[in-house]
Amino acid sequence: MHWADFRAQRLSERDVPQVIVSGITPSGEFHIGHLREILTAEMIHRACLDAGLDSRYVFIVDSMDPLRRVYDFLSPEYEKYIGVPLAYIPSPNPDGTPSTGSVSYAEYFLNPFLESLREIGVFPEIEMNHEAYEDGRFSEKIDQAICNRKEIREIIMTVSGRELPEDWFPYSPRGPNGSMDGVKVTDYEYPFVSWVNEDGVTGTADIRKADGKMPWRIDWAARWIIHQVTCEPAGKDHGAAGGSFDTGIPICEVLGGIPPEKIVYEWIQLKGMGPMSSSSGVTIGPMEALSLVPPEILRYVIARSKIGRHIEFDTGSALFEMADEYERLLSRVETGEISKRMQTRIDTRKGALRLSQVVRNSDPSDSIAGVSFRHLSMLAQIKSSDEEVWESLRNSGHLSGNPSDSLVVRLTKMRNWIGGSHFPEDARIIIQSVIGDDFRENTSEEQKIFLRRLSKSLEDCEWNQDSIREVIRECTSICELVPRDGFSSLYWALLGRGHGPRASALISEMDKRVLIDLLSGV
RNA sequence: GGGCCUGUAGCUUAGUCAGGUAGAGCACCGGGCUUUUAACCCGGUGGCCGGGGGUUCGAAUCCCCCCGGGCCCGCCA
Repeated sequence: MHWADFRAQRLSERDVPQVIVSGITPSGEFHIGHLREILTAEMIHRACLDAGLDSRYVFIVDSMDPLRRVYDFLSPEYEKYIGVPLAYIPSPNPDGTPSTGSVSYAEYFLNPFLESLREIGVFPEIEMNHEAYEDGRFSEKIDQAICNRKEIREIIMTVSGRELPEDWFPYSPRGPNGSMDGVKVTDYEYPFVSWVNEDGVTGTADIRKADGKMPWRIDWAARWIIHQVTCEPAGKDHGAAGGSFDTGIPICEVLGGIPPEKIVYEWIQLKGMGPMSSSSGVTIGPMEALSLVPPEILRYVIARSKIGRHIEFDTGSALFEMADEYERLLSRVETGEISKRMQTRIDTRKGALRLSQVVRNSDPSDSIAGVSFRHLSMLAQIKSSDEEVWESLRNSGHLSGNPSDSLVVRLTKMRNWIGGSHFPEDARIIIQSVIGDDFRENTSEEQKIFLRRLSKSLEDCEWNQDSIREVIRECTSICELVPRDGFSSLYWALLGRGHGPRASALISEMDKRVLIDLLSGV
């Protein structure tokens, strides 16, 4: 059984409408890791729907979270916004200075992410957390938290092992400049929290408005109640012993709610490749990933891995295997005796495939391209026009008639991939400029004779695939070479390796003069 | 110091919750395809399941210990 289906089954034991939630702080550029947060929850949501449960999927944007520090991409002017909720500070300009527009910092980073989500078929209900504060939806829980602050303080100290000051308060009011930093609570009388800041300025915060917020551990527990959350998978940072999940559960109970079951997912790690390496600090964003990878494959990356396992996101050669694995699963038919374990595996993979579809309940077979990534990458490199790629696929029997939409999309993304830095070098077709040492080490005298003859014959050859193929065939035959050896030597000369894509196609894409010059070096 | 995840063929892994002779894919090797040598089809090699102990008729699976790898643990998310 797939993990999402397993989760749905567990959730069905609680006979209430399911509210599956993700929460992310829009403090900067979203990255591929956030997709796991989103997709883990969204797939559980879909699994619930598939199991006939009443379910909603809500993305709570932590727009009430304060700016913590001036990040590298921000100008020093942001200093004055530290401690101010992200919903109330201006978005940065490209140069890092605060903009004067109406788009908030939170929205600025959120919006492009939402666009990516649409592309992978995720349509959450968006809940801006600051609006819940503005609307007073938190007020009852804030009041309760304040009234039970001794108990909550005790929970946090016991569970997390952290020491909290005697005058700890479960609500951080915002001071005169909108920041929560350096503001101390002096008194509380519903609905007003009195405060004093570092300069001795005093004021009151109305808990029915966004005049302040609860610290994260309480905020999280409270929102479970406010939104009737039944499931919220959290990153491993929340999952550590004494982490916010462990304190959230009892705090939620103190506030009169039933907490969701603890679900913790592992991080996605970036596998460095070429100039993009984790050490250089370059991350890959969802948009960038989507320009290279078809959306269903991106979903599959998440769906195929168990929640508790690291995922290495690799835009290099592993992507070939990932994509081809996806295709294989669809065409594979298990035969023979099927053991219990095999059945488990088959069911799990079927689930992964089902949940990888961009459009829920669509037939996975509609998303297959019918050709491997590797083969397509080769054609995309040697054929400059898309039509020639389709033609080649028709000739090879991969395609009949016109290409499917998914295949067209795939070729587009393939061209992006090849054109960018993430494409694996060993899959790149590089025509040699001169005959290299590799060639000499791997070819016999007979093969060299063959190539000289071929070079000569090609001089008068009509420059199309069929003619070129015919010439190669003739030459191998005349030289009494096994075709295999003939081709092999040709690849060593052209590519510096012993094998390659269909030689006639490759050569027809080359300039005749360049080719003959190259072969003259044999 | 506390905790979480993880260790299964060269590589990526399934199977661990509900114990019953270890399944894949990639790579590799061999064969076929007499116009597709990174296409396609068929077959094959390869695992004392990290190590040790225990429970059991039987352990990759349950329990204990050890070793290796990844990660989290002020505030804040």
